[in-house]
Amino acid sequence: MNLIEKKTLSRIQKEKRSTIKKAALEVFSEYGLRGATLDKIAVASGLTKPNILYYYSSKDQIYFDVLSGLLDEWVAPLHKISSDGDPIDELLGYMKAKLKMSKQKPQESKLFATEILHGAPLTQNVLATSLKQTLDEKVAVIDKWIEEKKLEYVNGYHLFFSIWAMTQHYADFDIQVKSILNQSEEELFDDAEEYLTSVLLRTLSVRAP
Amino acid sequence: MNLIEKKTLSRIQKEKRSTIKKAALEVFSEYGLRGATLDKIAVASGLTKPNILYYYSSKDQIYFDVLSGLLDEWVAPLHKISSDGDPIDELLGYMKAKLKMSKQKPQESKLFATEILHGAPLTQNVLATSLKQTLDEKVAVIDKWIEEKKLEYVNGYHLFFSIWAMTQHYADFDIQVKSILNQSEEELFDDAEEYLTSVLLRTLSVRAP
DNA sequence: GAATTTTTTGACCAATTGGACAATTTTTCT
DNA sequence: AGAAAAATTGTCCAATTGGTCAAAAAATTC
Repeated sequence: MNLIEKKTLSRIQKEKRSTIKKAALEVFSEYGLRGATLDKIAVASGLTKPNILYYYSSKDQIYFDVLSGLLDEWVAPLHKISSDGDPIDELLGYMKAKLKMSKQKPQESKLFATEILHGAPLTQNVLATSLKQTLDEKVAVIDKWIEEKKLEYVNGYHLFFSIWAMTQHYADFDIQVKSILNQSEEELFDDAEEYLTSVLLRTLSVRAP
Repeated sequence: MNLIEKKTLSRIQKEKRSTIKKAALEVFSEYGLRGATLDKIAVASGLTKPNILYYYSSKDQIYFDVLSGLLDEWVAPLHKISSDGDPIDELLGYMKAKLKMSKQKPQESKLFATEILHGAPLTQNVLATSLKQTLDEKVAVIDKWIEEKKLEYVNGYHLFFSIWAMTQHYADFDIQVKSILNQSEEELFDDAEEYLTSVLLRTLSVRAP
């Protein structure tokens, strides 16, 4: 049977593909695309190498499937920013959602980080089209809020870059952070949220003229 | 001759090692430790593979030498923060120095990023000892400044994390940034500096009680 | 429950990779 | 210039890697 042409996957196919993707995420996020090997994915998934290749035609295919399966989820919080809400609340909420993802999905964060760091061979297209378009819209919302004096002036694009950078830093560079702060994960992220909240509040709050 | 035991390297040795390190930086920063190959480094350096192995005993040795050669330079700006200076000036200066490094040495930034991202196999020790110690000192300076009402209260550690994150983001994720902003490198970094300056000013400036 | 399809696996292969080594060339020293 | 030391390279090797394939095992269908 040709897995590519068939539209409805059987129970076994769904399960095994899911198992493989989960194991692949572990391995890819730790070693990157090139550092990951099919053997490592095989061990992590408890399957044999040829069995993995029965469900995916190549290592690159697995990587592609894992990455594209996560893309939507990764950009989702951005879509939730509503132009109708309170500007500060919306942006604080966005930051908190991103920080929560860093805490709960560090592997996914590292996967995207290495992907982009090494030239975004697979996602460059998405970045330049769909992500850019969404971000353009949200920056327009921010500009509108600034116009309405609901936010202090900021460069919207760089505001988003800095939110991404600051929140993802806790996932991507967790080793560095944890070797400097000897705290529990809970304390660390609580402090991070408090810090980032105050930075955003001070940056965005409208000042008296 | 044993390259390890001899203390003074000849002219040729210095030159070739430097050539190799330069090429290795290119390759390692683009592909990571595991993705980089001796063949790629050989091509990039214009030397043959056995010739490279005449100067370095292994690929890992090259990586180690490149990385440790850059460590001091990388942490240097932190040491320049003076407790005698004006707090805002010192911290703005630090941010600008880090941003400048992102602009002028993106390869180095990416090298450290992948190293830490993949578990800091080589630098974890340095991070947990020398970097931590330096950072502890600088955070103490910040706490003192806060005590003296020269800075608004901030969590010093997270302040540094966020400066690292925001500035290095422009080097490490340059592909993402550039696929969203269609600007020249000059414009981009000018805007980034302006944005980061305003964020830090708003975050750190003491407010009227 | 026999036939058919799907799934699993052991054995294998070719390409790439890090690295060894002996032979040759170049440089240095006297 | 000639000897000694250093530098360079072509050739080779063993391990790892992504991937193939035919045969066996398991699941599904009739």
